[in-house]
Amino acid sequence: MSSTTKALELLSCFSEARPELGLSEIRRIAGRDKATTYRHLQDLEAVGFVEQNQVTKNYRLGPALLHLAQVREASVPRKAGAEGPLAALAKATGETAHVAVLSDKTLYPLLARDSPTYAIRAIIDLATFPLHATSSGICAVAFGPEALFEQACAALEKYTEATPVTRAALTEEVARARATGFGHGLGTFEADITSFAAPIFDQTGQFAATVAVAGVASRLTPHLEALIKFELAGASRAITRSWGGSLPAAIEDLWSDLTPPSEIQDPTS
Amino acid sequence: MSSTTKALELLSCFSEARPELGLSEIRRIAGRDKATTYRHLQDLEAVGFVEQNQVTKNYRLGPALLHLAQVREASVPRKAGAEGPLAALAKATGETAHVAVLSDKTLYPLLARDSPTYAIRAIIDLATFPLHATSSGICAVAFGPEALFEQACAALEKYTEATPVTRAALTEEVARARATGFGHGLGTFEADITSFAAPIFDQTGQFAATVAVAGVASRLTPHLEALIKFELAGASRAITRSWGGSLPAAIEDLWSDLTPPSEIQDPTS
DNA sequence: ATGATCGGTTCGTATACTGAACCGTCGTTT
DNA sequence: AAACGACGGTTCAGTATACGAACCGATCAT
Repeated sequence: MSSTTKALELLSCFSEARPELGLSEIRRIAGRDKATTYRHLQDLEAVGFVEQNQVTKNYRLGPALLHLAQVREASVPRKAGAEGPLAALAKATGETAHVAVLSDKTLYPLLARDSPTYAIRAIIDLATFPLHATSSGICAVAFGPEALFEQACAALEKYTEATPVTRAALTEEVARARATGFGHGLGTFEADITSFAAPIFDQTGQFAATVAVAGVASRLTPHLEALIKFELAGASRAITRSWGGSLPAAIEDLWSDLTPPSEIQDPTS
Repeated sequence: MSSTTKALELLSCFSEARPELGLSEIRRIAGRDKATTYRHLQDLEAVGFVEQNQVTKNYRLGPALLHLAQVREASVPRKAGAEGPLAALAKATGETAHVAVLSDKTLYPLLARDSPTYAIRAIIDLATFPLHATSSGICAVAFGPEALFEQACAALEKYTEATPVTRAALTEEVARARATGFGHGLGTFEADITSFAAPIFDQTGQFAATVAVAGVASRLTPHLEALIKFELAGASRAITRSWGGSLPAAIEDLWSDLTPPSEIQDPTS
């Protein structure tokens, strides 16, 4: 691993839950030498990727990121096109919805919309999505490039008792996703969280991203599952269209028998 | 210079005007060896800071930036607070308005709002602002930390005939800013572009950013200058308040005699 | 065919990165 | 108030790692 990637990995220590960190905290989280971590932070500060709180000496993400993100979004305007469908998805299902995009062999969060209904809800606060342990990851392995399967097998970290940690278990999850058109996870990344994910395709016809709904497992009823799948399919179609792509016929076939569940149970009630 | 900063500097090759670049173009812009540039780009791709167009093999900024920018904005919500006043500023003056934030010794663009009135207008498409050649830079040197003066003197690049390239010339510009409360540049960065900048202060009482208006020099009348200064002062007060800061009394004194110019000439007409 | 340019690769050299140990400061504890 | 531990930051010898000239195969215009 190059020193550059090591330095840049420090950035993923920061999250909305932990926006400011001291040198020692960062060193501890990253599991690296203090002097090295310090120099890396200096490098990152020199280019505006982190900045220091002058009072506490803590580090936080820097302003250069905002400009770069703006340039990225201006050249590949994905966030803007996903916002509407994602908000509709969160509203319709009552649970947290999010979109994750694939770049090379990694799944990055693009946008999240917290559950508008529940105080106890899934929160998406990750720098990258593990391929084997999240519904989005399974969905990416199932519908994305072949190489993702090996990539997923290379890091079968066990997050919970339900995490698939063998090739066989992962193969089974992927097969189920290909059979249903949805990635699914039940407590595979965090206990008590269940999620469903649908693939999104871009203008090149390639798999580009996933849209997913994550909720508290105890709230999941057959009715809600049907609702989520129906809404996910709609969100996937909308975002795919907005990004200039179209869904493969194979996917549309899998989803063709989805129907809006009857209103026997309103998730907002 | 560390290899990390060298790699990260490649990111500033990208702009809204040049969102996708080939390896050779990047190498040429950055003035570096091809093999080194290639490896740096590999490193950046590994962490999602750039990604490759699979068809053209060109590079563009990657999706990881979006997530990091979101975390940054969530922890230091500056963009959101500056948006309203900036839009109002652009509307009132008819020219392009922007905000640049200081981190350490560098001025980074935060937000820009193109002229809503003119087809021929200033476009802010920079990765960082030169301290000596822009109104925002002069403003930062005048009202920011002492060290910025030396920082500015260390890179007196000559962009146009009007760029101040000596300590004496820079000192004079800074003195003028301190006397008026505004940084000013007339063709110092780009010929035919004139701009005014006002300082913004954050909750710690420190200079934090500048808000500026940039327009085509030939349109600048005494009336428009008075209008810009009046509106800039208002925008600076609004953003400073939104960031939890307050303007030093010395600045308010300098600005106390600004009055809204009479409507003898509507810039939108 | 030829040559120019592209993205990407190789390999020996030497530069710049590493991490154990150290420093001064600050806030607690005793 | 002395001792302590944790903090951010610094030093330096040793070596891991980054560098760039030269090279490769593909593509395209001449």
